Amino acid sequence: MKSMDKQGSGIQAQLLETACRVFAEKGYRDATIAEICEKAGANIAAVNYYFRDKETLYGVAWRLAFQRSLETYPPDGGVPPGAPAEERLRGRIISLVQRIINPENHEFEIIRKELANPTGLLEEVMRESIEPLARSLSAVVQELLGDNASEEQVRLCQMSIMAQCLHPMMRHRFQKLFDGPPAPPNKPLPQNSGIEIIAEHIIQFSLAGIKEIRRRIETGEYGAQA
Amino acid sequence: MKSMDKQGSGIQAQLLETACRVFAEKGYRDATIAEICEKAGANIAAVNYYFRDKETLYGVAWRLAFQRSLETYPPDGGVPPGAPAEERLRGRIISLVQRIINPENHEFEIIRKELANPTGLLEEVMRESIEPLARSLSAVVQELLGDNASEEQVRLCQMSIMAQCLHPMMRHRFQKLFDGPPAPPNKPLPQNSGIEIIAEHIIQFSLAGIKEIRRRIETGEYGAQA
DNA sequence: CTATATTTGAAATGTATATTTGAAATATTC
DNA sequence: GAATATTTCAAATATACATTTCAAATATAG
Repeated sequence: MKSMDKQGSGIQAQLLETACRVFAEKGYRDATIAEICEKAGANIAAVNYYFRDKETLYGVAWRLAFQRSLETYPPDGGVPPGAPAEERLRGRIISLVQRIINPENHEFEIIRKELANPTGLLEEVMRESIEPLARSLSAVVQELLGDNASEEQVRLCQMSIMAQCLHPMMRHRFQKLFDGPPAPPNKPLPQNSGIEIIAEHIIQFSLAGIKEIRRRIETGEYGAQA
Repeated sequence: MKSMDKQGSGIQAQLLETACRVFAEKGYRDATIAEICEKAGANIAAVNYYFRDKETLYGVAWRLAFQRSLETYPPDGGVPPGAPAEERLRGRIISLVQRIINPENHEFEIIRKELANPTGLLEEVMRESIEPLARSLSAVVQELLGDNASEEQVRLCQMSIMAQCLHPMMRHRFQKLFDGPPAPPNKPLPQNSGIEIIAEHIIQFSLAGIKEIRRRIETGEYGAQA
């Protein structure tokens, strides 16, 4: 064996990282083993040797990317559980937005592609990665909506928030902010960029939306046409 | 020449319609000419004969689908330009949601796929189809935000609305409502389905968001951290 | 230092599918 | 109804890749 026990067995690690990049950029189908190997500085047989086939590489690479990202971005955004619900919502949204906007972070690129064009290879991983996010968001939304809110109302609000965060424009609109500076590898971005503008917008917009739904629930207006 | 002058030259029309369905379901890359031809009841050479190649078929089919859809769904939702801005926003959102949710209507399926995985073949069509939508939405949002709103603030609000409408969950969540009844072809759906629930949610949520942004603009709070 | 396991490399094979072709069938025009 | 244009069809060709293979190179252990 070579010197690779922990992680980073040269080629194998390179393959994983490169695979993430290429799959994120082109999607499963349009990415070719040849390109991944070339960019990783490996022979074309390397994928077969280390991962058996393309499908497995896809699954393993994605699983790893998600794990790493979880370590880097605590879903609660560092806001303690005891904080007021509004603060906790803010923390979650900021954490999400940072993850999505960081150009080194490709998971949401892949999530979007899988949602639009499922390969069926990531179902398990998708569940493991999106569901916890969604659930923890739901809990806060639930709290903000009050006890009279139905499950459906919670789900709808939660969808409104996730939708805004996942919208492709989010990523695109801020890509340009990150051409000049080479951008930090996988760490959270510095707090000085344009991110706060967009995150803050989503927070304010969503908090207002939630409050309005709550008001309507409590005054019995919910569902009434204007 | 056969009897096909207007539209509906049997095979050719079948190919276009089938192409939309299949491309929407599988995406450009995963859809095969063979499948399209088979489902359209045509020979495999038909695509080459009528459209030269797969790329052209893709472009033509999509362009047609969008044209048709525009005829069916006036973007203003039938609300007259003189109506109050809130009403006009409501009209636009309902029109959008109906278009997206109707299972016979595949354009947003393709839009989502193109956004996630651009083929580069539809750039022009995408611009022609999304930009007008976005602009007309922006105009109403602009009005609702007031004269002091910056361009960026308008764009962000507009993004929040579009994001909610385009979110994949939107379609999925209501797909189930449309298994039993075969659903009307390309016409707007009846007003009795679950659509109002989701459309109404987006409307209320977004109106509240917009109002809050406006309040912050006018009290000079905008951009302040909580 | 020898034997064994691991890793790399280029080339071969297999598969899926787009595209082309040309002949047969059908319709259209004069 | 002969001449010409259009349309259909099955089969052939071309292309792009994933996957396999096997021999050479390299490391590791006894």
